[in-house]
Amino acid sequence: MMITFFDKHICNYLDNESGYDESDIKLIKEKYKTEITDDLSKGHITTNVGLVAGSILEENPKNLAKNIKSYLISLSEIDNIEIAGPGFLNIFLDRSYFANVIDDSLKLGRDFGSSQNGNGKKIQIEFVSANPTGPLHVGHGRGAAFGDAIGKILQANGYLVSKEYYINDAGRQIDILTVSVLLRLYDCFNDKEFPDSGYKGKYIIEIAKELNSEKKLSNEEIKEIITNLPSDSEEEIDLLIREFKAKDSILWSRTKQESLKVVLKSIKEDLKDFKVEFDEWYFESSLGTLQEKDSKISSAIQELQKKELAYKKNGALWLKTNHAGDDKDRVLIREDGRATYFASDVAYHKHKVDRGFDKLINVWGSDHHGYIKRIEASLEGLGFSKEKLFVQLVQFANLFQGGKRLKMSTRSGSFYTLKDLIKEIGVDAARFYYLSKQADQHLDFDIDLAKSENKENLIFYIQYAHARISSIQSKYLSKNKILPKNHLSILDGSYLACDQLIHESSKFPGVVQRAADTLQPHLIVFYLRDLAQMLHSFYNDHPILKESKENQASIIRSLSIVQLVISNGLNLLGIKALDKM
RNA sequence: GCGCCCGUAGCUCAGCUGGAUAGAGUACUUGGCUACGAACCAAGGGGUCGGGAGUUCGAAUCUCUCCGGGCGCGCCA
Repeated sequence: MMITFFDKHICNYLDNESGYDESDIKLIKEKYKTEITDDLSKGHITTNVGLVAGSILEENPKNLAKNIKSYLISLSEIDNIEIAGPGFLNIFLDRSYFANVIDDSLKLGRDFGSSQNGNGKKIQIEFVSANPTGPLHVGHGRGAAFGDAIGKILQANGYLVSKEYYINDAGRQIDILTVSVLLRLYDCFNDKEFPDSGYKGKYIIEIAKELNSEKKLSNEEIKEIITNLPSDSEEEIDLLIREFKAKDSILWSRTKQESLKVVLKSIKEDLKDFKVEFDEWYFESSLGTLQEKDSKISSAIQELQKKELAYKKNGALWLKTNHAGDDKDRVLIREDGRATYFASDVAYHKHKVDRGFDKLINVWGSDHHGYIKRIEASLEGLGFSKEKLFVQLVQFANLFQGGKRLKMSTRSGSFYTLKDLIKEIGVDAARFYYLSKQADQHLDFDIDLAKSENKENLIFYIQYAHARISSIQSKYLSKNKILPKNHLSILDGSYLACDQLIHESSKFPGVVQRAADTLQPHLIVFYLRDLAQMLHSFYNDHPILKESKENQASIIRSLSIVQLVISNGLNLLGIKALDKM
């Protein structure tokens, strides 16, 4: 790639020709940037090395730029260098090197945009990890699309990625699920009598039907249980759990198992339909219990105790997290001896590190941001660097339809499911819009927009660009046997109209790189929009098939790069490019 | 009260590891099909980048402060 080529020469100049202090050179090298220009009027490649050096050495940047220019100008790769603005060096490539982009990218094909910068480092991405207590809703969809996309992007950058779903199958949520299903199994009261603390969604009724269990309790016994419940919903649900467990423990555990199985199956199906695949499904229950001496959860806690980071207070076991910037210490084991969710999570994260990942990425709903510090504290407490963990927060998505915001309530069971969304607008549009904004910002998801067929709908606009290229290729093929193998009129500079398209396409690997470094798939979205815009504009202005044979070949080859970039770019977002629409 | 995120054109948003005139879409006013997909393209007006201060040759971008909005602060998960 030309940028690294020039960086090498610039560093060469700094080291051997400039006569600057070694420490200054080091600073300059750290700070300066070489980039592809946003516009051909600024040449092909630009660097601010003169400006950076000027500020560090307190000298006139333009003079420094001139020196560097005279060093570089003799390179055969360079046609011209302009010193512009306050001291930028704008490099105009020799035509044949500029045209190289075409051969290079087309040769790489599907690999164009990929790199080995990740160097095979092992990264684990944990995402979705929704409680297996009901179907995935549109909020989970955003995390799913995001986690999957950064997985693909990191993979394309040479990382070894493992995608994992953590299943909270051990906590109280599952008990609540079980109670809810059991109540529906004993279908002897109406909806209004259904306890507030249970899950009311229709899917609970479905599970109860599928269970087909023998009922051991009489309707009277059930009625007795649900009358005179405490008014506090927490106490209510706890009481229900105790009652059901006590009255029929076999039915309880069977129902629990079956409910989990059914819910998990539907979650897996939804994700599969959404084209999100996981390498690992990690059960919280596999961490074991506190009663087992050498379970993962026990040994994690023992280690923290040994290091005197966990201490007893008021009958509970607390973890010191203050040192890591958390505002207070956190409970690991409750007064009544049960472990908290946090304790499981500590053990889980310890096990993640133990599995040898170089980097852990957690994709969490932004409502969990208060949780980050304590997990970091626990990792440090266990002797790991907190830098190993990166938590990417994902904000909620608000759905809009007909200009109105769709209200969602998980409690009452009336929510827009991911399945519904996919049915409504399709997988590709859904993934695209989830990814069209930075993850940690609120997203207004307009269902009508995602279905519309005009340029306001970006996914449509981008796909249209791809389809147009496919279409012109087949027109070309109807008169020619194969797609062109060369682009002579671009090479000799007699046809320049495609330059901007080629130039823009050449930015793609850099965009992918930045998307990986910053974990921001939306950079790809906006880049593709700009590229598509350029394509449409070109297409509109140039009657391609009326051009000379040489020009046609050059154009078709240039468009093929654009097509390749759109296809590869969408692919990184988990979307398939269309040849027809 | 403390913590995190956000505030850019009327509206929806890019741009934020500091860089060359702040960009799209939409809306509004216009123009372009006897051309390969007009599902498109082009032109025009529209901005104290929430306010203020600081760092810098240079700030939408970094720091501080204030204002406004969202979220989180459990021996819940």
